[in-house]
Amino acid sequence: MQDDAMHDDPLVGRRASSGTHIGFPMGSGAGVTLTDVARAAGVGESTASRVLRSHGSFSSKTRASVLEAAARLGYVPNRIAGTLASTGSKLVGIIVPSLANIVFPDLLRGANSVLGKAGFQSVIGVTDYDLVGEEALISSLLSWRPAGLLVAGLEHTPRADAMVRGGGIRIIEMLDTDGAGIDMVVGFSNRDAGRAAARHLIARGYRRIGYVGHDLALDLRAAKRFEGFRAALAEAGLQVAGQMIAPVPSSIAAGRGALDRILHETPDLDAVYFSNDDMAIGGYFLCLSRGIGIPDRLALFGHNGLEVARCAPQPLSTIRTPRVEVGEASARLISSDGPPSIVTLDFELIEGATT
Amino acid sequence: MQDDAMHDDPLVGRRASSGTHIGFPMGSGAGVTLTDVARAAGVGESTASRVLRSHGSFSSKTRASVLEAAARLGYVPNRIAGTLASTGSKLVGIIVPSLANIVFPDLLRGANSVLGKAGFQSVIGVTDYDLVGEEALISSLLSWRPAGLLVAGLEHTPRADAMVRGGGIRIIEMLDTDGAGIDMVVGFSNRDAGRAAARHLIARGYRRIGYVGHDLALDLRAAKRFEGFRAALAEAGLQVAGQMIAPVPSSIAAGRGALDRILHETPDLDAVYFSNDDMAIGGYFLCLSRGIGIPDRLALFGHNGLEVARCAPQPLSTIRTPRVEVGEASARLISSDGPPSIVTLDFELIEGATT
DNA sequence: ATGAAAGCGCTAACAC
DNA sequence: GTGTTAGCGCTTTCAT
Repeated sequence: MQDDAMHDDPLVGRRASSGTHIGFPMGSGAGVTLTDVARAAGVGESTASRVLRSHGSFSSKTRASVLEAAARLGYVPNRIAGTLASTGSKLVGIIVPSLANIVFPDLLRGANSVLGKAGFQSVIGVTDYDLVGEEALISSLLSWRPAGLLVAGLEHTPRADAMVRGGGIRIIEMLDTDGAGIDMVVGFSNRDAGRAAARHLIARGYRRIGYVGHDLALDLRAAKRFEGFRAALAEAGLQVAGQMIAPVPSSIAAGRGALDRILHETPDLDAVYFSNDDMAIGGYFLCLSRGIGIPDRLALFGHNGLEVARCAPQPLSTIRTPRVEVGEASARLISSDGPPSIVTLDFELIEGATT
Repeated sequence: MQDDAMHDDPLVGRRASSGTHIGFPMGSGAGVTLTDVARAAGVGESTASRVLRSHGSFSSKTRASVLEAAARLGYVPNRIAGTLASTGSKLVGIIVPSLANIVFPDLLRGANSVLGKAGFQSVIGVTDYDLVGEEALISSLLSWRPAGLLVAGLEHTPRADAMVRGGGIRIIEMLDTDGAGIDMVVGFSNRDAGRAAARHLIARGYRRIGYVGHDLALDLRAAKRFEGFRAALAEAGLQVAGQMIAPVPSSIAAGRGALDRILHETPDLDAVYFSNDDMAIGGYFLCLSRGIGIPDRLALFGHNGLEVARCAPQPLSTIRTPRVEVGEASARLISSDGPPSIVTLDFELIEGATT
């Protein structure tokens, strides 16, 4: 009956709006259907559809009138209907644990830029580092029948794992290659990053090396780095000379506080490995405040290669992770039809001035 | 014909998958329709639908069998179809200019947390500070028939403006109250923030005040702050004693470089107002490197109240903006049915140690 | 080159 | 309390 009401004047509809704006069809946009456009152009629905999607064949004359009608009516295609009628959607789900750490916006940025160019829309989900929350998000995202799913990390609940496997879509796990993936995996080995950090400190001559981290039960990748770190120390006959783990998400304040505490407990450390750059910058700020000489009295090593770490008066020694690149590469795989595979992108150790 | 094929055994279908995983229905998830569930439960489609949405009435016995069937078949509802059949969708579009500056992830975070709790999914769009790109994104997002649109900023192309007005949905413009909104507006006055910064510096006794900013043609809100800043200086009979605008997006490196240059050109500045905290932290790092005494030789003032600014050895004097809160408040308005309105959230001037 | 018609999977009256 | 029946707006054979 909506149709009936609109047959006479398809331009009248929906909005009570006073039509204040100019230069654009009145009562426009939503509400105008392909049927309206077809009728206004004097062609059939399917023809209008073909023209609007530049798919199939039609005369240039038909083309012109359809386009004109669409523009005049302010037609906005309904992708919900389009998706339902055709096969797959142009929605891609992206699941990250947090948005508070710039690492994940970086990942999103990389993914979104590539996806956007390919005509996909990103639907995001934030788990707050909770695997059960992730499961709920996956279920919810799957109900939008996305073309694929990008998710940070390899660890999932059994149900989440089963769901995505049953979804019949491409699933890309990001930022971690230490473990088994479901379908595609794009990232790097956090374990290796931890090892690289340890080897660097050892090579530089440090021996009383401590660790300052944040909640490892939540941040599984930080835990893997720490694991690799300890392994490399052990290979050199060393062990962690002290550790301090703040039971909170990583932050500059947490890093600052944790370094303060570990230096009380273990004053003779000569170097500290931080769970990431946020924590490390906090440590760096503490040293500046306290007048603790870097790197002579204490060396600092981080992880991620954030801008703030690179631009500090003494650039932080750290490992640059290819976050944006991981996002980009992952997004590209959405349209791939190849077999499951693993893409490893290299991290880069930055020898700053803090070691 | 799909239906026909599945009548006999609804569990067989779609996926060629070898069914490697265990503890979950085989050939599951996508592909199983409500019809399948209804049939398996021995009830009608609409009854199954009611049960699954806990809407309408049904016996607890029916409820049990439907739920059992859904679980057994691994049914994942198809929201695309659901949305098309019902009225509005549970998708909300969020448009931000960038993800490279933590300010926008903060905004997203606030919005997404509230949206998620209300059963909405966030579909994001990144404009790269390009209004034409924004227009394209709006058009694209609108085609998903979202329940509403959250967009940073008040400035849009005429077409974009017309489109959202014609969309018949709630539209919330965020982070700026200096100008006319389309529907709802949630934010604060950047002009006032600039004025507050200027007044603070003046009250502290600074007179040779410079400005270090980033590309103002793109960042319209930074431009408004600068405008308010100059106005307040003028009211005190002062004017900007020098300015340096890096023709790039804001960053720590840009702030550092720009301060370096302005100090060459105008060595006798006694204070600098930065377009935001990223730029200001860059300036702060330069001063640390050069041994420029803060605030005696040079005072620094930023904008945003980022964690890095608050945790620095000398906490940066800045203005804390309620980014997360703006996101939260905006998200809450999506479901509102009130008239267009403006919500102003206060910013807070932080008197740090750099002024 | 174009149109008619049959759905896509679900929700929402409306009967029973 | 439950089933039947229309669509939602579009894409897609299949004729013509």
